[in-house]
Amino acid sequence: MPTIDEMSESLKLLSDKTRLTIIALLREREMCVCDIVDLLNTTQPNVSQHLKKLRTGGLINETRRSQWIYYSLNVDDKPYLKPVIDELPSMRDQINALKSQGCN
Amino acid sequence: MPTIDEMSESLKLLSDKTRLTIIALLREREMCVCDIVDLLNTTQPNVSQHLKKLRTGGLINETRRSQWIYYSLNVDDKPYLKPVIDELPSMRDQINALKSQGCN
DNA sequence: TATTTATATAATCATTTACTTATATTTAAA
DNA sequence: TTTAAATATAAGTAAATGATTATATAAATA
Repeated sequence: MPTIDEMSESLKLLSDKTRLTIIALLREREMCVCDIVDLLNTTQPNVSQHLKKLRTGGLINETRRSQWIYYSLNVDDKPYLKPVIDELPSMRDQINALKSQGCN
Repeated sequence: MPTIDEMSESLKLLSDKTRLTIIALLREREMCVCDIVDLLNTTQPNVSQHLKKLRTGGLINETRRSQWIYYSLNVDDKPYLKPVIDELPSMRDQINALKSQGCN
């Protein structure tokens, strides 16, 4: 049972539009930073900083594969967030439009 | 189906500790401002301003009964928030400790 | 009708936050 | 072993945010 502080911290992470969009993207599949940068309308450092917050807050996992760092959702320990994430609009179309399906 | 913007706005309202505590209180029962002020460790204007945000954001209802204004949860149109609210720690003990059960 | 009680609003301030630009780091490849 | 690509970090800035203090409004009561 999470405390109010823990819950508000998770909710704050989800309350930013950019981060919430990243979560919506990662719901479809894991992604490297450059995928996310391509899909979002912002800069690479901005994405990196948001990913760091999500990672520190425990909402996503990070794993390096050669030069790419892949991020994936990690919310199984916060079941109360599942319906929120499930309700996010689908990003499938945007993801499918990703040139060459994966960074370079 | 809410947009990312709508969802992030609702989540931002829930992401503040004071507001999240107010939501936890209102989950037990409707309350007037002075009840909430008594239960929270902050000032009346601060509570009023948070209530205004929650009201404007559509998460609570307001109804005046003579000199008191009662606030109550209004989240039935956002079912994805229900598990979040259900997960909030119980405030029953604090509410029961409220001197004389209702303001004055 | 003057006073008290409940609540809202306004103004101000300090902190936090998201973003940008510039630079560093790490890995792969030429 | 230099270069390029992917990502992170740092520094700076503007805007948003939460809290406080002071004041206004509205309803009830003396």
